[in-house]
Amino acid sequence: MVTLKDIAAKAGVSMMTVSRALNGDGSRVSGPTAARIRSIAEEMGYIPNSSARSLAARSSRIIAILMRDTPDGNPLLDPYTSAFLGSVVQVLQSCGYYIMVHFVRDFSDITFRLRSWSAEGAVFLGLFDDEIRQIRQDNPIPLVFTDSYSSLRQVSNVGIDDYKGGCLAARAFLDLGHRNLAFCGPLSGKPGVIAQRLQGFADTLAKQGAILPQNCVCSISERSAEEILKDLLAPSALRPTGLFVSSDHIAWQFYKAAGRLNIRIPDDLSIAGFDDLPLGRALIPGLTTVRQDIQKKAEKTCDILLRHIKDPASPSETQILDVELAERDSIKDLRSGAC
Amino acid sequence: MVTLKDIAAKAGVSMMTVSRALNGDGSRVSGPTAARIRSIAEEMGYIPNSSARSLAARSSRIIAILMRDTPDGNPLLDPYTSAFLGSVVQVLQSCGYYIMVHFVRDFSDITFRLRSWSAEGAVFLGLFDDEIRQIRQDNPIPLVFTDSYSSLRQVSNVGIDDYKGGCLAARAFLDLGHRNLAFCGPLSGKPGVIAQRLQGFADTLAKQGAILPQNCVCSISERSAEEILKDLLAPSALRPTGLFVSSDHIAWQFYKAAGRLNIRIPDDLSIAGFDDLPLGRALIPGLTTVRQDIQKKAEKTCDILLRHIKDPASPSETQILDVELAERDSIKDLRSGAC
DNA sequence: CTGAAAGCGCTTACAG
DNA sequence: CTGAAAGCGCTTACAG
Repeated sequence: MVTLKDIAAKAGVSMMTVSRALNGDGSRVSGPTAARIRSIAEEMGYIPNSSARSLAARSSRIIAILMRDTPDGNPLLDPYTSAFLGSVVQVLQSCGYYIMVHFVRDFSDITFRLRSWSAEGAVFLGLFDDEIRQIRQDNPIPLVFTDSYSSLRQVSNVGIDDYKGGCLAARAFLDLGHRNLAFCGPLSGKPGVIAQRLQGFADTLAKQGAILPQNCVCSISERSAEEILKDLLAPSALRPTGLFVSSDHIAWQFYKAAGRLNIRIPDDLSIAGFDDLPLGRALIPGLTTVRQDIQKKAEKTCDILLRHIKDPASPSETQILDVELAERDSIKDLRSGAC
Repeated sequence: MVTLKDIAAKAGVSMMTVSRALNGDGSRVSGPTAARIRSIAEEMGYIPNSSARSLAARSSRIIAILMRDTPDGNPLLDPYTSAFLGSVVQVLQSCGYYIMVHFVRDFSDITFRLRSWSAEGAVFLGLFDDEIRQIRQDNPIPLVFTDSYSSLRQVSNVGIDDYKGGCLAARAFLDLGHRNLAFCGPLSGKPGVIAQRLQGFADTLAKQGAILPQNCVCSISERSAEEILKDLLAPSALRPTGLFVSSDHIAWQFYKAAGRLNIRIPDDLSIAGFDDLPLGRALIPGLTTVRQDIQKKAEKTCDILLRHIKDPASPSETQILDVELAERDSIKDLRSGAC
């Protein structure tokens, strides 16, 4: 293995001169010397030892990406997460950082992994709201959370307007004449993206006098899509005509369940989703859904992180991106006169 | 930051004793001392410095995952890749390794990234066949390639039986009475998974006297699915009734193109895919496809890598996993008498 | 512009 | 079972 020392010996200079020449600190080495050293380094196939540099300089150039470890081995990288991850990795890498990916269980796991490698920054994918205070407190490095609804200030966060997304979904149903509706998502009782989407949906419906009965707000964590569909469509005066689902991924499960139960979409039940993944576009009928720009979210996340690394004193920043409705064919037009 | 030195001072022992106690080298420290040291370390919130350990011990516990950087910003993590990646990361992490993810351009990029962090092993996702010899030669650490068709020996590789997959697709069409067929995939002219799938398909068709004309073997890299469909379905004596596509992801593009062109699947054209992704199951009609077990592939990949890390002398290993047909509804039954 | 010294936090290898 | 010394490959901080 070629080291600075080897190059120094061959060039007849000290290690320090080699270090300076190679690290582009142009102003502190004479031009010709630097050029000579660089050519020797290249010729010898020198590759700097990042561990040594990290140890000596206290700068690892490592950025950690943290995801919740799902103990049940559930979809570790759903389409939404992987699209976001891919973009983030590419941007950060193009800025000269190395990316470590961690599945983490709890707060102490996070601290251990960040500190052990002296990560210079971290991006949190998904829900860490419960522990966000302690994470922030124990890790004095730039951190960017995504989709967080923590009330904590001094935390950088990139998210979308989930509440508005819920409103858009409600309006999509209302505009086509729906009055009795249902909602389904992984309800946890905690504040977060799902709760916001539901809230926006419910508020908009209420304002228009449409109905979202308590028993039509379903948690997919407890029951299967099939069970929920059966309950929802049981004969009743309040039988919903439309169902808003908190993600395209889950909407897909309802499509499949509907197929098995011989329920036609949108004739027997209209559906709207959230995310606008390719998956949703592939469904038939095309899934009407709330679109978020994952690519842009990834770029914003990197922007904020990199700015904080460059200038640790810069204030924490929250960016909430807009959402819009992607209208397709999964909501039936119930207006009289329409067809 | 708490270091071994701090703990040593507090415990009244040398750094070495602390190091041994903490690294579980149980046999070399007296039980009570070790216990006392461990409790002090815990209480002080000690977190080992991985860079320092890596430098001193020449063991980084880092495993690199390498993917091709697509300069055009194409799908960086398609559904297939991300499913595989997620599984690999989880397994390796549960074995105590840290995962670095790299998008790489060429061979020298690979060597640089592996050596700079003293990676103990690497997994290559996708096509690196061209440079596999030089990669292997320059990096004397355990490497596992996936889906490689390099002729090089001494290389560990985990793949699937792509040729058989092509045969299965052909038989699926033949069994339902199809005689004129077409193929589409990202043809590159190089050997690899796509070429094998095509070969198995073509060979099986030829054996049965079915037809796969040269102009019905299409490369999706050059033309859009829509253009290809138009050409394929132009009136002709040899107009194909079935199309085998090299991945579910691309099959989806044909579904969309067919929708725009008012071509009904499978009535106007039957389609078969490859991978068996959730996406394909969501399509209507359900996509008949060749199934590969991505989870198992990921596990095998980790098995081989970890074995080589434990025992560098163990021989390189190639694992070819089986594939099977997932029959759904995208191939029309053309047999006389059937309906 | 260049260099000698000290040190980053840990482990290996050798003594006892 | 325990420890003092040397060193991993690099950079910081101080001299010249």
